[in-house]
Amino acid sequence: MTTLCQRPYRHALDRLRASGLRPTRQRLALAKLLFDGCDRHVTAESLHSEASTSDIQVSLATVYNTLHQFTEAGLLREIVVDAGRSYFDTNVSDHHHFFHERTGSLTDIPGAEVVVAQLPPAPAGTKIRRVDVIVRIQD
Amino acid sequence: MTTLCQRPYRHALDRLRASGLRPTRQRLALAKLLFDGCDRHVTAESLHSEASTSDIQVSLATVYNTLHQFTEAGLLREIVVDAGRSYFDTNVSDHHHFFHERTGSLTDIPGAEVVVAQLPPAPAGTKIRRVDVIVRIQD
DNA sequence: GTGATTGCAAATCTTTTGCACTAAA
DNA sequence: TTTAGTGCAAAAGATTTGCAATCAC
Repeated sequence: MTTLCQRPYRHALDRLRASGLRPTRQRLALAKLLFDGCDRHVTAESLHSEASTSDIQVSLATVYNTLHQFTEAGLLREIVVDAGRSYFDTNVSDHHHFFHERTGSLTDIPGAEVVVAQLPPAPAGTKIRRVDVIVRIQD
Repeated sequence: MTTLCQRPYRHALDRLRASGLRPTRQRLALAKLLFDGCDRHVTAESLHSEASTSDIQVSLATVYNTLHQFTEAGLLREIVVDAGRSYFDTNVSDHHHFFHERTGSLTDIPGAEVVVAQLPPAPAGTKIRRVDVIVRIQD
């Protein structure tokens, strides 16, 4: 199978196994939707309705649980751009985001295209876990 | 009256008047809590309980409404760091934030201490409204 | 089998809204 | 007065949780 996207292809089953997640029917189906194609941004709601459209039976609660399990396993990255709605990104490499405020859509900015040139040291006793840059755009 | 903080002092009443907001008892009381002192970060819940402690009677709904009205008027800035909870910052000048993930606390980073050296152009037909840099820290 | 996972529905939490009441101008 | 603003309680979303049923191993 080929993909049009520049992303290391890996069978959903292998991804789950490698992450120590039991490959249940629901997890496999969601993993296929998420990873068999281009990088994408989903919300629990959007993934759930996509699953429904594809005749995959998964409850919304399981979609939430699965998204968090995938995130913990490093298969997804959670992006916080909107208080009151969680986005998940299948692209877990170092990069930032455009957030279109009217439509609520996210677009990746390749890591190399944003350079945070200076950063103050983390407060005493803490360390930097991640730096998120959100470029908020509008029409 | 003096303040220990380097911030242009302005009476709460004047701020409201200048913003075209009718200075009601509730708005005045909340404005005093927010602006008579150092810059701060609040959530609706935290401001509401602070008001209660100070024997200020305001409903939570009014706190929400007021925070949004202040934000629209440019007196506050909303910071999105946590899906499911809105933070508001009394510092509306150009700056970024440390977000301590365990405690949920926000700290300002002066604008000059973070330099986003490169930015790709906004997608066609859009313009950049703001660039938010969130430095997520942990113990 | 047996322990992990799921579905469902209920609970929780944050935020918004409708509307009668109150207060600022 | 007159109209904006408030409080309350209910509604609305998003997310989580408890628990019996189900499934992977």
